[in-house]
Amino acid sequence: MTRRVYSRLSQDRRRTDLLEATLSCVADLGLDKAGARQIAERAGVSAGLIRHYFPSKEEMVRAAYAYLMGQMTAAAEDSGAGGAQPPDAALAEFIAANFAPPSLSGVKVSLWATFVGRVRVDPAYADIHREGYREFLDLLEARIHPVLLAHGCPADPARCKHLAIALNGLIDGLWIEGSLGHGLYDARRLSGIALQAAEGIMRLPDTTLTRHLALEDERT
Amino acid sequence: MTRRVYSRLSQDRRRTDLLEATLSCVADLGLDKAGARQIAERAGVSAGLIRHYFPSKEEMVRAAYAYLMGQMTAAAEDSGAGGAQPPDAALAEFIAANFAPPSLSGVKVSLWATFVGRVRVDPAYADIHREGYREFLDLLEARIHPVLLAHGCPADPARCKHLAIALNGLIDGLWIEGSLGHGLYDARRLSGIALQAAEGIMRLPDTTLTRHLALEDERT
DNA sequence: TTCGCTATTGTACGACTGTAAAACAAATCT
DNA sequence: AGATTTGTTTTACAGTCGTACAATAGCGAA
Repeated sequence: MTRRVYSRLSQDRRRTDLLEATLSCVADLGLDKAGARQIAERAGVSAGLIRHYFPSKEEMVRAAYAYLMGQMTAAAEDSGAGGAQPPDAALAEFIAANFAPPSLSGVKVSLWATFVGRVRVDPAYADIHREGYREFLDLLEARIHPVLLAHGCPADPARCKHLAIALNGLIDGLWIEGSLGHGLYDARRLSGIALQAAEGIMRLPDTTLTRHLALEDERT
Repeated sequence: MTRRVYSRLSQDRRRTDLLEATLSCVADLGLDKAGARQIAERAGVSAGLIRHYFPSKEEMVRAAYAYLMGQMTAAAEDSGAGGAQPPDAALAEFIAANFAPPSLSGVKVSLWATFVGRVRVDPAYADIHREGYREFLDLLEARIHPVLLAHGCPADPARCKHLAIALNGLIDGLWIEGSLGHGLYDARRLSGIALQAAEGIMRLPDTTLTRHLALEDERT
């Protein structure tokens, strides 16, 4: 029998191919049906190769979770950090970015939820999750602080962290339901709800954040 | 070989035993490791019996998800609905209940997340999730409306639904992170954050909801 | 070109999976 | 007490799982 032809790729390329195939399988089939053979097929590779890059399939899945979270936090870092935007606009952009693709994505929530389901079971997942959560919180806090200052609100560290926790909760919750997309509302409406709620949580004057919503849309 | 002794239970009892064993297994081991034999053992039953109560193991897991969601929404219905509480107190109690046991539970989030991970894949899970979400939204809306009226705020249906969506997002997000319990904050602090944020979202005067926090604690 | 390295394939294996079906026994009825 | 029903156990089986390992072939070096 003739062997299939193949080409040798760089270690990094092969590795990320495997990780992305893993995520794709988990999202489409669920953790239980995402078998080594399935994943290998999607990566355009034979099953045996997995063990050449990862000590076990389970560790590959862990690595895939870390890879996913890395992507997501990297994307978050880029939101509202560019150029010399006024603080209001930066925060508004940061929040609204969660309710537009690629953040707003059924695949992403599915993966996120699937992995969060393992946090209690597997300490490795707990570490990855905690780290991602903390990073997002820090990013949020960094964008909240200047807004408070600009409006003459109390802006001590305790209050900033307090607000970051609340805003993160709001964003997470809306992001989940929005991405699962029951068709109940569109991205525009979600952004509006989130920004308006954020204004309230931070006790800012109305339209402080929402007035940046139109600009967001025009830019895309 | 001697057969194990057993006793015949009522259909309902056996069924819920199986469903609870399923949830227990999924929470502790994850969906992939929650095998038929494991589940049967936790239910104090042999594996073959599963097929006597469910057409397949997969459908039993689906039923377990429906069972879980039924429990959770039933618990939510009881929060802040008792007696002749003022509207403020009822809403505050409803919100705060999510940040105290039994709602605040690592097991519950694990299960919730695991199943949400299947919503995109399996329409049956999508139906169960959507229904649960809608019910929670309705409960929230029913407690929001009288509060708005009592404070002379605009309380048209559109605004009520709007606020319910935002508040639900806030609660969900905080509930998840709180239940996963990184040890970052305790239940008391979480309730405070949630209530204070809710006041802001609804544009209510400060302490409208938070003043009921102390009472909550004394009652338990 | 030829050699050497190793990334990659293919196969085989034992463990485990969900499930079908027969054998059994606990409770109910007569 | 004996017969009947059916909830329950047990065994068996085909399939899939993750993985170990030997054979192979692609690619860079000499």
